[in-house]
Amino acid sequence: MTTLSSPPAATAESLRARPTMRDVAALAGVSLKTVSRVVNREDGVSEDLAAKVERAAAQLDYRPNLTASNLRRSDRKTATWGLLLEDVANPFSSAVHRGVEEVARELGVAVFAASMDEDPERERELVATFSSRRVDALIIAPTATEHAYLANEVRNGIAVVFVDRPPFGIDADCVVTDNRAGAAAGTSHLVECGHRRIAFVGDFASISTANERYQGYVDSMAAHGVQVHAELVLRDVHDATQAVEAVRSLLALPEPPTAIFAAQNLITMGAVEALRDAGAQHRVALVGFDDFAMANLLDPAVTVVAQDPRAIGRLAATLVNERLSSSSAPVSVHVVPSVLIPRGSGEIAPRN
Amino acid sequence: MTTLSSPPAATAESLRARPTMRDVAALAGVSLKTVSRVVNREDGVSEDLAAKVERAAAQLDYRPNLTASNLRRSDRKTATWGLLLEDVANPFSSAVHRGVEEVARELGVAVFAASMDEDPERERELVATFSSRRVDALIIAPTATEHAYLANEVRNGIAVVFVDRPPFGIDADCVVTDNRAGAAAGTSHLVECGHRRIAFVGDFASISTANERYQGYVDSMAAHGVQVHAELVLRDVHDATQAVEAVRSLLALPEPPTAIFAAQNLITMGAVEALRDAGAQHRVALVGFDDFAMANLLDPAVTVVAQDPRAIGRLAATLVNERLSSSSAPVSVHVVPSVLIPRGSGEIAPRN
DNA sequence: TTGAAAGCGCTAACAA
DNA sequence: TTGTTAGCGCTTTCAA
Repeated sequence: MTTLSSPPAATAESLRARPTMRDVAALAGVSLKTVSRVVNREDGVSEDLAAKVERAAAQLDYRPNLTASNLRRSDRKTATWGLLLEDVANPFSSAVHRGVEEVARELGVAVFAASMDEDPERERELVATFSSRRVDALIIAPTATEHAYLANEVRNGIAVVFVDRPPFGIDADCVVTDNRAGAAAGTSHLVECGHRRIAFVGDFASISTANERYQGYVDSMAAHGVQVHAELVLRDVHDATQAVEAVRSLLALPEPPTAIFAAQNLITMGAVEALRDAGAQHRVALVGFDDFAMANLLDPAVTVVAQDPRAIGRLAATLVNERLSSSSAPVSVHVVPSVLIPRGSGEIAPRN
Repeated sequence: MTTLSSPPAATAESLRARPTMRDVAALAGVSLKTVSRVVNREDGVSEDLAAKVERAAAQLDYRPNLTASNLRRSDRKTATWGLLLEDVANPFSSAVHRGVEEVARELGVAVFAASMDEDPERERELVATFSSRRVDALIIAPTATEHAYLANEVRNGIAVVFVDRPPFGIDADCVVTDNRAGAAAGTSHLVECGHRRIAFVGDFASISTANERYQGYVDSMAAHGVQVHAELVLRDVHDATQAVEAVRSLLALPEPPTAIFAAQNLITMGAVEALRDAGAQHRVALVGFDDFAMANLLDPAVTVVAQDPRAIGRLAATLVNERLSSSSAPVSVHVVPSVLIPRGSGEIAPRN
């Protein structure tokens, strides 16, 4: 890493106190309250004085202090939300973030975003610090499995909306994908292509969405009268590396599967790698849950059950806004549909 | 979308005012100042009173009001930063975000993140609202091409650090990738594989990094004594769709290129698609600038010049922290190296 | 070790 | 239309 330096930009002036309404009032020769009126665009100020105030404010680089304003205002709204994600850099999380932001932007709301990295302790810490910063709302893609602790925040008037996974131990608005139906649709797609030995590779059984997807797989198999072979079901597979191993072991079975349902995007990616390494990518069918970048450019292109994380984020933000305007509305659970996108890997027929 | 409702969770109790230090003090039977001492872990409070205060605070679900605390405190630090990104959902931006967050977390700093979507107007609005919210620092991946307007904020004591692209019209700390050297390395790699007709497909010439990468390409060609053919240079290509078109047109030339340097990740993805559609992916070499997910699983796997956006974020956050502790330190420009990752597509030799 | 009083920058309530 | 006064929840300062 190279570093180039130049003389300091900061001057003595940079140490002066930030200008306040008082300073603007003094410079404009009006009262504090008049400045407040101009800054907040209240009417009842003569054009004359308003212009003077504007000029003084510009001259001083004045920026209203929103935190002070909030402290005094009766509505007590900070126009700030906290967003708790699995990892801001993960494609699913960041798409949710984007959706939330789009709605927040229109409302003039600023969003604190943070990553929990599957650490329930971290979730609670973040809730506490955001609460201390007086956010109006929390949008949580939960890591913890127990959310009774949030009752305090709700009592304190913070709107809480869950995304991706439902809460436990508290009744709150929630936006989730139709995991069970989506997984069933993906599995059915494979059955309809003629497959009977269909493997399931999924995430930790402790994760509610992973469970739902497993149930969807079982539902579909039962509905079609296809047997679930215990040796073809691998759960507790969490990342791409583990998925490579898992799929490798499936392919090494005396009677390997002719198709694989991968219940999570990292697992799908691992499956792609393992199938390719084994030269089986055109022989063993693959359907993944959750879409991912470049899925359409792989060979074969990967068939997926796609979620719509951006829509989830938008909807969650909309619910927050409604909850803030009518805190007594009934709590609701919203299910965003998933979509099967056939691209090639899921349409491979079984060999005889 | 399905919606299920249940009876309201909010009760009359949810409308009560949030407890304050006064309330805790009253319940604990001590003065306001004693509560303040306990909350802030100042010493000089007897264990007896401290315990009483803790109990009262817990009983009331008390959360200290950080905004009120900040208003009164002499250091005037809010422990809040604003992060202005191209798009929070874009992989480069979100990796920078992650890097910033890792450092911020250790410092107990909360981060506002927002997307500018290449809109300079939006950049200025965000700076203004974050300034009003009294952030201590701004980390900006700039969209605007003129940043003199930020002088106000710097004078107001806000630390400003730029990432990805340098600022214009203001002297500020900055963290960038070695775009020129990286592009030269990628181009040289192709020359060394025997290519002479090497196309360049790049982003808007108005974007400084796009220009640098173009310069790197030119540098390398000149250094090797290889001619740059004007018809093989396509600039102002901004997204994947345009890149598909661009590469298609290159392949349709009477004398098509034997290799392509794609100067941006979306362009690389478009190039992959266009090459595959033309069945040319194993015949025309490809090197892309900026890594992307699944690049290693494509066929052929894609050779890239990888940036390290997470390291950029971490470094920017570190600079912010240094700037906040010594505002008069010299301004510095940091260049984070890129790395060539050969994976297959860049090692295809030209046909005779 | 504990507490009373003042005031951070702003808005609510009221007065002129 | 304009201004005055009090006080939001907290920390600073100073006194007991």
